[in-house]
Amino acid sequence: MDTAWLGADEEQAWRAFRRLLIALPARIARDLARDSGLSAADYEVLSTLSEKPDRRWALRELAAKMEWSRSRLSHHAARMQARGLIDKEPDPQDARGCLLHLTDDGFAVLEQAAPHHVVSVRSRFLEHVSADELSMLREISTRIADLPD
Amino acid sequence: MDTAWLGADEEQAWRAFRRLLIALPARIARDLARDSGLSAADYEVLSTLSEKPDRRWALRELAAKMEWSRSRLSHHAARMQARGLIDKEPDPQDARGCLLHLTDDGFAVLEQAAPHHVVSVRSRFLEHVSADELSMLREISTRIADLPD
DNA sequence: GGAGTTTCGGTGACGTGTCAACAACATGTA
DNA sequence: TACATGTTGTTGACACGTCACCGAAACTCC
Repeated sequence: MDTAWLGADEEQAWRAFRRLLIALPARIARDLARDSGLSAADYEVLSTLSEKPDRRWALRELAAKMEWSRSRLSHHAARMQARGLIDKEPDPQDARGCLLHLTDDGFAVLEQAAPHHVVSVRSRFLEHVSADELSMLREISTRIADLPD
Repeated sequence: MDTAWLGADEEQAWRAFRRLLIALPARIARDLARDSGLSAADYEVLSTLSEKPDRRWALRELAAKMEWSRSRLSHHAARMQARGLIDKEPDPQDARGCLLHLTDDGFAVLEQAAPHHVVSVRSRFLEHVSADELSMLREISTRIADLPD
């Protein structure tokens, strides 16, 4: 239907790109689940938490950093807490808030997962893109993602 | 190079590209829901069904064409049938199968949705990519998506 | 023809993400 | 101080996708 309104080149490029938008994240997520029992969302939470020296982050700040809704992170943090990957603590700066804290178990899982994940990203994506293509991809990605919502 | 880790260039490019992988489909899906009350999945089913002259497609064939699981399409088709967008008919060729049929209502919804969707894809994506970049994107996308699963 | 295998669509359970609503708390203003 | 307004995290309802599994039908090979 949209064929009538897009040129043939645009149509084919959009179809191919849309296929990549679906297939690439799915493949990497499948590798991650198989290798480490983590979802892509789990991995993002764990790796972002690990960036802070004390492995602690206020929920609202973590949500903003990952561009998640607070609701989504609240749901997901509850599930990750039940699995022992993270803890919840009251925020001493703000009685409404809470701090999410990467547990030792969570950190261990992340350390086990990371090298496999890197191999996955390499074999599924980076190995098949030249340095020039990669820098072009980065530029285009930033340009489009930075557009207003 | 130590393939267990990412270099700085790779890291930044992967971060930027991953941000696009999340943001672009989300924005286009939001436009579609706002303009036409359809999800991206709805639109894909409707537009693929409309490609056949009789607007009919066996469930397994439609699932294969869209690279969906049969289970996913079965669930989704049930919801779309409840909304009157599609019908289900027994397959005369195979008593196990069923045909999905785009209703007149479904076709009308698709015809209303299509132009808005094209505007969305243009304004969110195509307008911000040159012809050279687009053809490179298409080539890279095809190369990576065509890799074995 | 008949036994074993494969493929078909459907189902229930589960994890997930969105949305609207909420209570608790913080902040700004008079 | 007191009141209005905004923010924080949580919750419940719902839509969605995956997985394991099922019965029915088709296919294979003897």
